[in-house]
Amino acid sequence: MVKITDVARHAGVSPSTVSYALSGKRPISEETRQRIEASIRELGYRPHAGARALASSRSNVLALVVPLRAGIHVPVVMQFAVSVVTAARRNDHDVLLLTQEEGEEGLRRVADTALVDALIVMDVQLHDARLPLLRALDRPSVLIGFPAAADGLTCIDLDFKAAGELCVERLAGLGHRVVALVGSPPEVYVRGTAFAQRVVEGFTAAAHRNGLSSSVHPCEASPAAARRIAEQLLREHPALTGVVVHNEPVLEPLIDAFEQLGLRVPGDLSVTAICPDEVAEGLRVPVTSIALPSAEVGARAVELLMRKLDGADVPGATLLAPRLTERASTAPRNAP
Amino acid sequence: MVKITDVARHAGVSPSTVSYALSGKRPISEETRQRIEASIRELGYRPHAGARALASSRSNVLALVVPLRAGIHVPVVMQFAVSVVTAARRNDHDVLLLTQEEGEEGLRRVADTALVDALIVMDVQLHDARLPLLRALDRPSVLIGFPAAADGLTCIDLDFKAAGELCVERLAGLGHRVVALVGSPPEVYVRGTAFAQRVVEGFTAAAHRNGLSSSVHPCEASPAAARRIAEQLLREHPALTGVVVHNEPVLEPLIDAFEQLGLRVPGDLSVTAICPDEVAEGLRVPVTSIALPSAEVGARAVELLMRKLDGADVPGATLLAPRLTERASTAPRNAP
DNA sequence: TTCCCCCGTCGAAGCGCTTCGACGTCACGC
DNA sequence: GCGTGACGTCGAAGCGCTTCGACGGGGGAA
Repeated sequence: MVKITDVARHAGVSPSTVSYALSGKRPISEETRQRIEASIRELGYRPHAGARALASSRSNVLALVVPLRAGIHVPVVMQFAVSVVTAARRNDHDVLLLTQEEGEEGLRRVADTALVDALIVMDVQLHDARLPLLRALDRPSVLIGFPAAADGLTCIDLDFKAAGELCVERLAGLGHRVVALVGSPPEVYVRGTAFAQRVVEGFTAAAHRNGLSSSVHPCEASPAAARRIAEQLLREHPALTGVVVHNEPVLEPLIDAFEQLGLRVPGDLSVTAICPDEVAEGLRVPVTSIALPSAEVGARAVELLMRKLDGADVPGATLLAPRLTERASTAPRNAP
Repeated sequence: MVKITDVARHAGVSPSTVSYALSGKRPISEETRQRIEASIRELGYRPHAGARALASSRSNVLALVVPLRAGIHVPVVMQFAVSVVTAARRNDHDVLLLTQEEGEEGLRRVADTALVDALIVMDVQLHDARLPLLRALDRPSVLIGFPAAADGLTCIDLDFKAAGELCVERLAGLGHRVVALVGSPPEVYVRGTAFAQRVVEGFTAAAHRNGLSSSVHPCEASPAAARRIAEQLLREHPALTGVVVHNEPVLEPLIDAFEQLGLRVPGDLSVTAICPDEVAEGLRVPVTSIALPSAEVGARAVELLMRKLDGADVPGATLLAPRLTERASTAPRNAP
């Protein structure tokens, strides 16, 4: 193994000079730097990660905690992980993969052993058991998602309120006057993550702002429940022409139910959804939708962490603007 | 930060004794060990990963290189990654996530900086550019998949030949006498990974062994191609009642085509496939299939690596036995 | 011209751990 | 009864890097 002293000898300088040339933490003359760089290339020198970590108390590794829960859309997680790795590499860091399964103990382990400099935690719950630990840890972290109490934490997520608004704005723009939100299962509003409520807020606010008649309907994640909601909507809101769906598993059965009840999508009914692109695209009628921008979330999360590692202050909350992808499920309202 | 000297002082022993108590590399009296363990708990001691890596030249981290190519089934990759992490943790190791994108440079970097002790490389191609590097690296690796020349490497994968056989055996057991293999696109047999050929070998061997009439049909990954193949099969092999499909994207259109041509699955035609469970389950007619056992591959890959790290010899090739999951697409042949 | 300071470099002191050789003690065999 | 190991523990020497203080030399300000 070639080490820094070998490079130093070869370049005719001291080891510390090589170190400074590499890190840029002290000025080194152009000429000397050139010579050192040449030696490094010639000898094929690579600094030993462990030694570097020990001396500098920086491992240049980030931990990424990925969820395993059922109901998590796997391709989204993967896409996110890849974007984190890519962004980390751009910042000269590597990524250590942890599973939710390891729990708090895993977080504490990698932090306390100084294996990682910072942590990214996905799939944060409203009352996540890891929050106190994350606050107490001596290394920075970024959470994907917003817990109930986010004080002292740095969180990032899609701006679900804006997403709810955007869905409505789109429908309003197409001339729809009566809209409904088919939301997550009731229990999600009670104990899930906060995003469900935020969608409702945005939906309702935008509907009012646009003078639309609107209603909100939590919905179990079953085809039968979808069917029931569809019937109820037609019964109670016969003038309904726009639906926003924030409930992935229900999306397909719901559209099926509407069509069986004689409503064509998008002919009679326009549908927008908040769901992963894969889901929206995989349906018989591809659905106009807003996806969690996983690549952007990953990149931004890493950037936040880098700033924190640099000792900079970062905003506690980062909300990413929703982007709506137009597909086949939306159309202008039929002239009455 | 509490360090080993703190523990030593607290327990009234020397640092080296603490180290030996932890590693078990030298005998320590029961009583002393108890005392040390109590001190560790009381002080909340965690060995510093960097220091440990430097002193022992073992980082206890494995690299996992995941593919990004289009056409890779993401949930399978994820499942695999999770099983690697789980198995690694069981062996007191962590997992560093690398993307294919980083290429050879990435492998070299994590190996040469001693960031990782060993590597797992997914999605190995027949003539993978990384093979020479992997051979030259001073740390052990395990490849998922078999390249053309696997000498000097350790590889693991589903036994695709046995999988081809198993599909045929199953059909033969149900009384089918005329079978066909709808395989991968032609180019895969030329430059892809070796598994496509092995399926053909197994398919053919088992068909002969069972005295079946059989034929093999490479197939482009398009619905049109599927349709063409279906028509061709009916024309050329009117007595056909069993089909093995080794071509994920074609599976659904092929079954559709058969049904449009008047053949019910499984009434008139039994279908078995080699594809991920998610794909097999997601079809209108859930398909009896053999999946790549990703969880098992992950666990076994880690075990192989552990043995290599221990200096033990391991087999160059590990073939995992296929397991066929019975679903709705297979039935006994109709009495003629 | 003199003083000061900054630039570029060096030497040495760790960072926290593992590991090797050494040493005292005790039990056992002859 | 003494030699001989094995056992249990210690001390010290690194592992390869970063970083701090120091120092010589040169340029600008006074």
